Amino acid sequence: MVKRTSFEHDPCPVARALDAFGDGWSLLIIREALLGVRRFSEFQARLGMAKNILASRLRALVEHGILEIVPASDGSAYHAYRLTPKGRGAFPILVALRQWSEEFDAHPDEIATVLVDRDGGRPVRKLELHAEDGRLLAPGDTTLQPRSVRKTKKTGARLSSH
Amino acid sequence: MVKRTSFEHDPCPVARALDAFGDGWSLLIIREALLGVRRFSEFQARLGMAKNILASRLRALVEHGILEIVPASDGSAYHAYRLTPKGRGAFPILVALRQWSEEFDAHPDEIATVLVDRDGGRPVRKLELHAEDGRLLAPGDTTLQPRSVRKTKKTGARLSSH
DNA sequence: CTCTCTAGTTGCATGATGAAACTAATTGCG
DNA sequence: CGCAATTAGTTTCATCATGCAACTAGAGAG
Repeated sequence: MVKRTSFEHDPCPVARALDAFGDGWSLLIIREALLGVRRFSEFQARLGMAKNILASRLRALVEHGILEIVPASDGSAYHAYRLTPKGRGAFPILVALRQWSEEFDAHPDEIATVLVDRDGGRPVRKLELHAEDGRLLAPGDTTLQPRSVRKTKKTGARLSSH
Repeated sequence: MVKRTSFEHDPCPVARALDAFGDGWSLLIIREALLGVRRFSEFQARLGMAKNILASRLRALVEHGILEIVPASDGSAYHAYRLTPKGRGAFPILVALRQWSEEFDAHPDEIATVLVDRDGGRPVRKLELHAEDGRLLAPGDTTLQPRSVRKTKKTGARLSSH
């Protein structure tokens, strides 16, 4: 096999997600779709990407159930690409990427936009990870456990140890 | 230019982040690093990737300031790759990817691990996005605003409209 | 009916990826 | 010490993906 390795049946959920949009363009297409873009030509114009690549990415995203093809809302005979719930579910991934850049980029002054609370216009907080009981968790407070094991005596590998 | 387009100077922070790990392997390397992996051979064995690709990814991650080369902790003459704070900051991205798979994957039974609260062993909650005043925000409650504009009368483009 | 726009496809050059073989320095071991 | 095995890569080569430009079929506009 010389093909780009597929993570479709990898046991790690991170790898499985990367199988859907682990390339440079898919998440940007989803970003535009979240902003309301639905037509081929508009994706192409806004992202400035080659049309053949766009066509193949759109096809892949439809196959993955992230986009769906619907008749154009303006009544024309053309169709449009609309996000499915699965596609809209990628929103936190985009926020996480955005916040990582905002925090660590070498030239944050080059970043053009801020994600704000629509009602009030103030920047949002950083994404938070909470325990079931509501405590705020840092990376080191979490552990990976085998799925089948429901409740054992904390034998998982520690994250970001040392 | 026929090279893979670089987003290094793109105004969108999502694109800038993808410039660092918008390929299939980088985030998996960071995942392993978060689990404590530091040596070339261990990355190679656990990820099962070609050694030349691993070498080039590690080089790129070091250049991006996500990993740093340090003397091996066991006193040997070899060196190790350690996450920088910038690299550890990618943790929420990995969590977002994981939770997206957990929620939308077609075969969730194939997912091997669960992210749990280390102290208690219960699965963590979903990542939450809050407004500055603490309100929980859904995707549609947010807007993108030009960075320079601090406080105007809500003219940003709505996210996930329609 | 013609002209333009939309949404692609096709062809070609080049870069990235993957498998396997090779190398050089470093350990481990008897 | 001497030699085999490990570690951390590099090199080579085949194949795949990406990018650009040119082309095309169908729809809409006038």
